[in-house]
Amino acid sequence: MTDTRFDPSSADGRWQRAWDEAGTFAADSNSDKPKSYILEMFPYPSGRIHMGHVRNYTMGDVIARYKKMRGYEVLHPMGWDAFGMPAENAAMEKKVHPGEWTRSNIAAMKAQLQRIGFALDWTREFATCDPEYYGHEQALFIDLYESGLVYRRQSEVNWDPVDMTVLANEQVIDGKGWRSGAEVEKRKLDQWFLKITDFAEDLLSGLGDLKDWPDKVRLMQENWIGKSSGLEFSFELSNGETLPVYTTRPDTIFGASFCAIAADHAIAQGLASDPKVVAFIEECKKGGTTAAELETAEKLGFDTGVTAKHPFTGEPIPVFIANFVLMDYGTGAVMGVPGHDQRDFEFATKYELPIARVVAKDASGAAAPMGNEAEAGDGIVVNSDFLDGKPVDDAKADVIARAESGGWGEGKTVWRLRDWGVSRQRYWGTPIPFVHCETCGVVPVAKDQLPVTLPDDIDFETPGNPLERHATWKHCPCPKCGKDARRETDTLDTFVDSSWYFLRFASQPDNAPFDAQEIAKWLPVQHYIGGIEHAILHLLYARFWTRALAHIGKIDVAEPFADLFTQGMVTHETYGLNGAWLSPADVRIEGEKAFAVDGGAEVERGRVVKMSKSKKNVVDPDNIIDQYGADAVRWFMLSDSPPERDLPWSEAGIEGCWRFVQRLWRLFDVYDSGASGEDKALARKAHQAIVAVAEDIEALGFNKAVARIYELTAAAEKAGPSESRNFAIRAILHMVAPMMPHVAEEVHEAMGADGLIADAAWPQHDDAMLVEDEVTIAVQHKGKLRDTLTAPKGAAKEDLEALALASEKVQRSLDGAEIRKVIVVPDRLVNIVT
RNA sequence: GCGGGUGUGGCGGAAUGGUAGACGCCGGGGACUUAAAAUCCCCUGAUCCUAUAGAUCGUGCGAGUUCGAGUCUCGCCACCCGCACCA
Repeated sequence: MTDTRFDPSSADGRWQRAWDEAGTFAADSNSDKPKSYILEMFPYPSGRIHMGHVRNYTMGDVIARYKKMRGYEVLHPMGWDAFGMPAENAAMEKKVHPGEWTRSNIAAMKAQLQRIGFALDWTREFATCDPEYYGHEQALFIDLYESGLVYRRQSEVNWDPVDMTVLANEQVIDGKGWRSGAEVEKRKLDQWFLKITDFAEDLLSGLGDLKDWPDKVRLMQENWIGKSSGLEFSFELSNGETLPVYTTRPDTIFGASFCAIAADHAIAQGLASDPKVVAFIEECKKGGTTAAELETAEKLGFDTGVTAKHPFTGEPIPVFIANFVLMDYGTGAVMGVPGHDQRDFEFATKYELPIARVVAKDASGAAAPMGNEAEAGDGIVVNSDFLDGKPVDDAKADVIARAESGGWGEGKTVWRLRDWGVSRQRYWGTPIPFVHCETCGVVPVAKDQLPVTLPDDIDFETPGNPLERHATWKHCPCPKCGKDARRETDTLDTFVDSSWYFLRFASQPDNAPFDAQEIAKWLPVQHYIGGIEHAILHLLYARFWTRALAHIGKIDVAEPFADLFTQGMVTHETYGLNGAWLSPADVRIEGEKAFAVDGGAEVERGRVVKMSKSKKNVVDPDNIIDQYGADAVRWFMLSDSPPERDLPWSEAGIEGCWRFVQRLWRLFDVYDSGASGEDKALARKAHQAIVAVAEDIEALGFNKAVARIYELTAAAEKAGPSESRNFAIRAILHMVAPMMPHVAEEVHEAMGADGLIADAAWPQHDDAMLVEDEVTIAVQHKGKLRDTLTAPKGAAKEDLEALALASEKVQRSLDGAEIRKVIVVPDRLVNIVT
């Protein structure tokens, strides 16, 4: 018996050390057990763990610990996505080396994660900025180069002329560099690309097999890959040139009343001797790219005076330069069919071009007037010569067939997906392992010379890429001819680092990136958990790398992540005072109102939004753990909100979790190892909970599992001593062990049980105990509940009906009315229809 | 504009077409205590009411299917997210 309280400040650390010393969570790839690889998206070492991390890793941790209890050999690793721009920004602002900054952040965040008691195999930890890791990445990059999946070409970048650096699109704000504020220029640079488009079809069709991915993510990837099929064909122009266009609606070709080309199309550029053309092209470039601007942007065109000859009718149609045509999709030119494309409709309306109907609901609709918008839907082709009367799909096939046999066009599939540009003109990334030689050209670094490491003595005082500026680093002999040559100074996009890290976790030999046979033991990842913000890029790139590596025979894995789960954000109320934000720590809540701790002024309670530094609505996990310990925070992360939805943090909520931690501790008080006798109702509840909680955890329905554990706990507390109650208490303890492992170990030990509960098996249930022998029957009349009655399970329909009609309440409701029908659902209800 | 999602008490949320609101939080009342903390017990959707009983309403709105709809169908509304002049 005890009257003490559970003290996480001593217990948490004690159990964490116990797991560590026993190597409880080290994954053994040689184990005979079935394998389960549980992975959460590894963090960027920004400096502090935030609540979003805690939620993410708690979910993964519960699954990992649960799987272990279920007899799996579990791989649950952790590492650091350690390259990236924030480290360079810190170097510039705080004058620290990016490596030092990153290393100290990793140390701090690792300590934070360890305080939460995650069941991680730290022996496999690495950071992507470890030369060992990025050296293997360089080797893989060279392998991909040698199999033709890497190439170089000129590509446009956003160039900040003041910082002398390349900017990502999101660093360009209103056409200006985010840091310097300078007008951003477009520059053409030789850049490295990965041929992801080679796998477009496969990446798309592979989505169909990812049954355990959210539909939303699959759809987003599908749209991103953007497959469309149609006809590419050429118009003959009046100036003797030809104009290739691409259309997904060849069936509407008889409705074409103009052609439109992009401002940077070669034909438009060719007309640049005309100052009016130059002025118009300039005008097109000015248009903003924000959603709102595009929405309202007017369709603008410039009639070039050139005409195109319609391939079937031979009629001349005008060629415009237009601001709504994109150079980098299709051929940068389109045929305009105003009747059946909304953009073309707006354009034709503005420039008074003919709007013909070539598709109608049925063949009799040929003469129906057009409305005030384009009709983009299906139908029957009309006013189109030999296509008349054909359904749209047949007409498409017909036109493509004629174009192909006539030699003026061909059916073509066009993808939105572009090849992946991986060059970054930055320091803090994986050096691209190539050398530029005047004689030999671009030459890969010899594998035995890897890794190509980053120099440490760098200077962030002057703008530009530090690798480019470094006194000696880029000078090296050519690996092929030995003459003086120049090292590549671009580094790889950090998305490359995160495209194969899950392979390195599963297998990390010294002399190779990974071992295919080890990989085969663990992959695919059984549960991959992370934020929805990675729905497209990271997940697509990781799928691509997996395919590319399989393609060159390095691994035999089709898809890296069998089951993907995207968790919601952790949110918090916001507090505003005089136009500034206040942090929750500086606010006192009294009933409906909130006041500033400092000065006492009333504070406006704002919306509940994602925790962010800018809104100051952040709660630091470390402070919470200091106050309540790891288990309360973990329990909070799992309670209440379904994991895919946002979780609103609240002081009251964590208090409630803390109370429950103590309730669990006190269960030990009522555990009486000498008690005997059966409490069938409680035993039944316990057996039912064992099954239900397991199902909930497997479906990631943690909030439901939590509710069931609360219910059983309340029942066990109320019950008198019995062996059944002891069973229930042991069951509770084992069921919460994956969620609140510290208090579970503590109680487990206090009850005198052997070993660690972390090593224990999931409690056994008895099927016979799942079945109730009495059920509650609802009795309805006129669609409303009139009475409930208790009946033995499996009672005959007639008996239930008789029982229902015997009810006084039912009789009162019936009030002598004639019974037309009685519906009896066994073990559930009786519905009387009058 | 296109695509997707969500809508249930004061709040977070439960609910194989079958007792709506499990469980948690907040709130109210009480016990224990010199007092507090901690803990325990009871109440807690709304309205009506002759008030330990009973009735009516109630899952964004409007229809429909059904003996029975939060759940299925159709039509709206609101909010959130993603993509975006992709031909």
